[in-house]
Amino acid sequence: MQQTQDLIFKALSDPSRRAIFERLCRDGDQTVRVLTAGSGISQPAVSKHLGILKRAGLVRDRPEGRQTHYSVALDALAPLDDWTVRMKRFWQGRFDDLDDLLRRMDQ
Amino acid sequence: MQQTQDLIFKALSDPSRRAIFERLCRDGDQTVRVLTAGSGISQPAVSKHLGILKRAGLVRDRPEGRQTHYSVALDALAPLDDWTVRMKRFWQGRFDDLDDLLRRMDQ
DNA sequence: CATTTATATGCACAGATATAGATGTTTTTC
DNA sequence: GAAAAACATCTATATCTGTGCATATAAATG
Repeated sequence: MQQTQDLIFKALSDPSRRAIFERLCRDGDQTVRVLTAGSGISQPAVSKHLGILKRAGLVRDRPEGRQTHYSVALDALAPLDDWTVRMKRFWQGRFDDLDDLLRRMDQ
Repeated sequence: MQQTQDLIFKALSDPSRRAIFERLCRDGDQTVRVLTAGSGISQPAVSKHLGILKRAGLVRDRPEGRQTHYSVALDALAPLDDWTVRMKRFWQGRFDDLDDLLRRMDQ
């Protein structure tokens, strides 16, 4: 489980990969060739980034003849949401501790 | 702005840093010495990780005499939430496009 | 069947980075 | 004021990683 989060955070920590992911979110299903076009990096680099995004469960590939289509996986960001929700729950739980609250006030 | 997101994703892409951040969420305000204790890594490493978390706006430091207290910054994860919300908005927007929906159905 | 096209993989290399160890700085303590 | 404690910074190193280039694979095209 935290293995998954590690893969997701690592995958999204690279600007090129976030750009690819954002583009797939905006424009939907795209081939590697099209993704390579406006990326400014080489096709092999794009393929490798897509492989990392896929291993993190963020995108899906759909081979179709000699070209491969990629798209955002269903509930791709669910583990990310789970993590942030858990952190915020921890954080809010701290407010039960008055000392900690007061400690935060005078920052 | 995407500079901020880059710093946040990079900061959280390291397991040691996520562990430190999670611990600050759970246990609240902590000194470097205490954070070093159960971390399994050296004190300089912890300080450096804290510096990276701080530069990403995720934690705050509060010097107090010869020791420094660290705590989770207010709205630390807000930029992360903003990003995921934006992505999901893009993604959901795709459902207006019937072709894309059908394309997703037969995965 | 040879050629072109689309994608993935192997190799090499430069740059980033996580860590340990040593050292510096500031503050407390004796 | 000397010693100890807490933390940050510097240096060195080993590892990871993003990229380009070359190449392999697989499919469409002629």
